[in-house]
Amino acid sequence: MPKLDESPDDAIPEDRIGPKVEDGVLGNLIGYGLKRAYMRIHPEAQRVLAEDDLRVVSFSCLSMIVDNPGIAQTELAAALQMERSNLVVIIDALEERELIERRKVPTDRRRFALTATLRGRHLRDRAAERVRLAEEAALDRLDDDDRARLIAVLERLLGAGAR
Amino acid sequence: MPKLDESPDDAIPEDRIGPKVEDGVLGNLIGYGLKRAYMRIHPEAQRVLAEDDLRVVSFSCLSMIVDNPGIAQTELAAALQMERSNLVVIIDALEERELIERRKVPTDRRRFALTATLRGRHLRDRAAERVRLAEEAALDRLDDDDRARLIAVLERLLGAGAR
DNA sequence: GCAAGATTGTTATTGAAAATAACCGTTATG
DNA sequence: CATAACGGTTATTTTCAATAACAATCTTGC
Repeated sequence: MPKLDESPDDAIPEDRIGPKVEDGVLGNLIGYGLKRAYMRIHPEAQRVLAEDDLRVVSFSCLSMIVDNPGIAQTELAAALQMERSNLVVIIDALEERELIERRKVPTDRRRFALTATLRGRHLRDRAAERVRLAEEAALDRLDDDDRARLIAVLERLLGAGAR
Repeated sequence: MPKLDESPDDAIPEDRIGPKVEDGVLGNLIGYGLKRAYMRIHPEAQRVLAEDDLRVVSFSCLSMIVDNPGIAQTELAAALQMERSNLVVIIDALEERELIERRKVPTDRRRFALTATLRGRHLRDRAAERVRLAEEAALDRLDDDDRARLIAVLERLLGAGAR
């Protein structure tokens, strides 16, 4: 039988003072944690890349092209999981700044072979190092072991087959 | 002295056939891995939540309200790192569906105390379980150890002080 | 006690990014 | 050889985050 003086389930606790907000169920969801972790890093990466007039997405494109010389736009879009139509303006900007080139490929006159220029490769290297440092700072709560663990787990999750 | 028959640094390798795209430098950046991992989970979570006419953000709001009865909109916005102006329409929709309530708080007539209804709490519980299952499926490449490690690292990174 | 400033929820507006559709030239396929 | 599929492009739409301004209320410093 129900207790007397029972409080309804949706009662507001007395101690509801101050901003001690609990994650609760949400905190046990990995997707939530991943997003929060990413949100910690993203603004910092954005900040350091802006010094080179790069956004995260254009840096990603540049970096992919450096590491995959000759890649086609469709391949690049698939690798970065974006629409190839939205890729065009980004490639345009990178080419404008002479960080990459669109080369005609003789065997298939539809596609372009994307390659990075020397400037592009150097900029990528410098920017990547800065991003790495920014990440390190943003993740200063993790010791080296944790960071290594995180990288390893992410690699196992994502590596070997893009899906 | 330079070799004869030297190929320029930006040459396109012969084996550039098939979609074997390499992450390269990008793959060593944690932010990139976090985003990719999140991108693996997000669409699945979106899919299962859509069955209850919820989006990820509205589910997050509902869940937060369930776990923090009496929370104010500004607090909620801060906790979820979004603008309180953008929160309004989401709260409106949840209230419309009678999943939550805006209660007037007598001590401060500016703010509302957000509470979940019984329906809201039940829906949250069901939806959360479905999201959990969807995450498990999306992360099937990780064994239990890896999953535990990932959760633990994320918890250390994010827990104890929102910053 | 009161004026000035800060806070809460709200609306409207803006801006940027992602998704969709259609098109042209080219290549692959039956 | 006709038709379909593909790669790049453009234009358009949809979606989402960010900004500004406002009324009502509360807090503060004097």
